[in-house]
Amino acid sequence: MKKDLRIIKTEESLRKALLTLLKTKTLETITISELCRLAQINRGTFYLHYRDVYDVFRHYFEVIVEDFRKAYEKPYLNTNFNINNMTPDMIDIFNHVKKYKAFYQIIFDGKSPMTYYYLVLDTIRKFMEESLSIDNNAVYLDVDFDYLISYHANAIIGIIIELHKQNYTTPIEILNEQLIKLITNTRS
Amino acid sequence: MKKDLRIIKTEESLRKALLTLLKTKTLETITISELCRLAQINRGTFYLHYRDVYDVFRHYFEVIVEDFRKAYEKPYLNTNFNINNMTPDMIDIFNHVKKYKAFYQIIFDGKSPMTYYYLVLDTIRKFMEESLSIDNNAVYLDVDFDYLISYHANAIIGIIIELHKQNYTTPIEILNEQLIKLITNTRS
DNA sequence: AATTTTATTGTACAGTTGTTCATTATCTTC
DNA sequence: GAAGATAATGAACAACTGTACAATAAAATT
Repeated sequence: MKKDLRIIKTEESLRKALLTLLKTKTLETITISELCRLAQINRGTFYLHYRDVYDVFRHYFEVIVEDFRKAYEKPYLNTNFNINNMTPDMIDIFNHVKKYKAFYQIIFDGKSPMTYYYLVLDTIRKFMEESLSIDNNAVYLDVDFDYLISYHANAIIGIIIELHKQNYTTPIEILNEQLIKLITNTRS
Repeated sequence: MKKDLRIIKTEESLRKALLTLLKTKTLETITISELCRLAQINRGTFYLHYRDVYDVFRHYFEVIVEDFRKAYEKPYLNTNFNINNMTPDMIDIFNHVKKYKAFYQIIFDGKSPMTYYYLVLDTIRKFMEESLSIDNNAVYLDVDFDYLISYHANAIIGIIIELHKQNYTTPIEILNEQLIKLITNTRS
């Protein structure tokens, strides 16, 4: 059972139109009506695929999060999940974030919904789970697993939020260094 | 120069009406129109005070964040800003969060805008800044101050996010313990 | 208490939203 | 390639949105 070509065409048109509109205006000011006009899609059809404009963006961002996942994965693979052995050159996430700067500016905008944030958080969390289960010389000190992970995973995003606050100006090499120092200082 | 009584009355009516509506429906489904109907405020007047329904909620939440600030402040005052000497009984934030559970469920909802999150984050950040400037036996290991703070401040919210995920069921005593273990493990 | 300043109201308007339904177009499968 | 399935369209609807402006009401100031 293949996916209907019409569906693919419709959704692609909408996403493409969104990207076009984002060049001249902010996400929250884009209406469903103008998106459909540009995409040449009937407005009634829109609701068969997406809930609102944020939902279209989400579909887009999911692809980017997959790229984030790959970037985040790299040091885990390079160290065979002994993340303590990580070196600055293995880190790829800040490269990724800077590459998709235009998107992350939207993700971290005060008006954007939290959903995008959780997409990133869940991605990091997933890797930490694996890492902590595999990494044998980790010491847990009687801390609940879920809280431990959420604590450290969200800390990582703290760095990205700060990068956002600094308007993405901090050099990647500095960020890589900082990350290493921050997380190695974290485990005993 | 005092504040006009009419303004106070209008804004209070709107906030009160919002609280009433929140008992039966979610924030995102509440329209400006029905809010004004209930508050008996002309819809045109609404726009003189708030941008949208989320903005009214924000005004409300600002009061709650002030309470959060006080709760967060407590261990800092009790330890005279030597936060390493903190004990579980000094911690008040999880008490606070559970008390205002109904609000935090909205704050951390995927559909809610990031603004509320940043209100909390900025509050924590402010205290960490003070704490790190005052606390003399802290070792910084050549980490950029802003990144250090954002990292640790956001980590704290990670715990609250996990509490949210657990549907606010984790006992306060456990949370207090976890927090101590997590942050003492963090500084060298 | 009278005057001035400022906020609220009522009305109107064009545009958006979310939904429904019959009709048409297009894809999949046999 | 024909038949059946499914998606897209167009039109219509009531409700909501954001804004404007003149008229009115209610504050603050003197």
